[in-house]
Amino acid sequence: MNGSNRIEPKTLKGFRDYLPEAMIPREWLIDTARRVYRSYGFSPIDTPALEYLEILTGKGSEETDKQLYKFQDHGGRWVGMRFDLTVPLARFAAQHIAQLGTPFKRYHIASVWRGENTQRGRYREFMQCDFDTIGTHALAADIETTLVIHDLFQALQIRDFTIKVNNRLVLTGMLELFGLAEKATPILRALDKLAKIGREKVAAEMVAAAGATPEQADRVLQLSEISGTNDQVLSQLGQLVEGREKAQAGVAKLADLVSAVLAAGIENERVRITPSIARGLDYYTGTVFETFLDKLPGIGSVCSGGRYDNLAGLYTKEELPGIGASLGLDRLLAALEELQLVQKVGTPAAVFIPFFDANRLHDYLRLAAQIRAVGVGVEFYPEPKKLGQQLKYADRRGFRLAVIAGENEFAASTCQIKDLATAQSTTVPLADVPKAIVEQLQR
RNA sequence: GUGGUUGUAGCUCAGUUGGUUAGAGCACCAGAUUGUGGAUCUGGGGGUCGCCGGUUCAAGUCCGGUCAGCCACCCCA
Repeated sequence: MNGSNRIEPKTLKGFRDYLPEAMIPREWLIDTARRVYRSYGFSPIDTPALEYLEILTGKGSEETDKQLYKFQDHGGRWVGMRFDLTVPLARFAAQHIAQLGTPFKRYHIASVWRGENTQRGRYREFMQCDFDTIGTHALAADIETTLVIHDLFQALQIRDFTIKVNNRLVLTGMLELFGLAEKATPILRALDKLAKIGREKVAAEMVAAAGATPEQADRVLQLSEISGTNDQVLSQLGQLVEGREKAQAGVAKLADLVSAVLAAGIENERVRITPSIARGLDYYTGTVFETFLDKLPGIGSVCSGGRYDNLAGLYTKEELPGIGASLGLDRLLAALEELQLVQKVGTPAAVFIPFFDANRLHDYLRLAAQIRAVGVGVEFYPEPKKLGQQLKYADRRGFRLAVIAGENEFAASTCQIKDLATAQSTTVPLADVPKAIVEQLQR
């Protein structure tokens, strides 16, 4: 119209840019998860963002099919973007497990895509931080998974969290007793919403969507409403499952898991047996987890997972049992922000060096290098602007220290180290700068 | 995908029943202050009112569509 053919800069619905203030805590979270996973011997893997469509739709519920980004590539192949990290893991395991051997422990931190409608904290591109142990039925893996979740939140400096744990065997065993075995999936999906929508609505959904009778729904809800300390829950469950082999096995596993986790040093009641935890996904067959922040229960589970008997059945005859969990990165980040546990900074470096004396470029560069050599990040301002402006820049970005040296300081072979939060500065000999900075930052 | 709701400067918003050159605060840039930031004062830059179309002498304001955000359903991380 007016001759302007500039393209409007914008991001796709459900896709986001991350500015430094958002990306710095994000990377911190990812780094922390990575460190904890690695400390238990989980190894990193990655897989392609695109897979053959048939790989992704293999076990396709209609719901995931609807959310799947799919298209034909330039060679006419039908391809899709991964919508979680579990399906790629299944394909990966089927393809490579012979070389890797079992048990195989991996972590996978990567973006996934779902073309569903957006909402706060729910996007079309988001990141998952999964870890899984595959190729073993041993309860020790379930126990270790619990410990990893615990250590993860500990490392994130979150104090008030609860890992709720249950075992699908208890639920499915009892559903058999109630005559609901074939309706297990919709029943459990309804049960999964108990905390969110309440007893009445769950019962209604069990009747409407799963075809249970009101009496059956009531029995399931009674089971799920058992609460108390772990010992109390275990003893009540124990009575209820009397004579039901499968459910009994589930209760026994819960008891073993809790006692092992206590023996490993986790605080009592940090892990709570919660019979209502079901998880919507139908591939879980044993232990299931959900992790809640005590101060923000409304936000939902921030780390969930469970045990499955046969991960890769679609792709291989080999039976691969496993257990794992996934950290909900975006949800947790939103929670941390709400709890004010992330501080907003616009720089990853701690030290700022203003370009003060236009003739001393080489000296500044050398000074910066010496500070970096002791492991401290340094940003050097590129233009010899007025000092006040440079300090204003440093202040806004959130640097902790400024190392200021001009003509006078260089003449005396010294410089000022200024704490930008307190405005106090000290003069130190140039040769001692790296050491002095490390000391100041440790305070 | 369905329903509801919102959309004016980088951010938060104002803008009378449609009526001239669309405002404020914060932020940004410059100066007051040619070696010391977060305060103050002065000046400055920045908007085709999300986009497209319609009604009208006249549209930021009314209507339709579209895109995007938020909320609910669905499902989940």
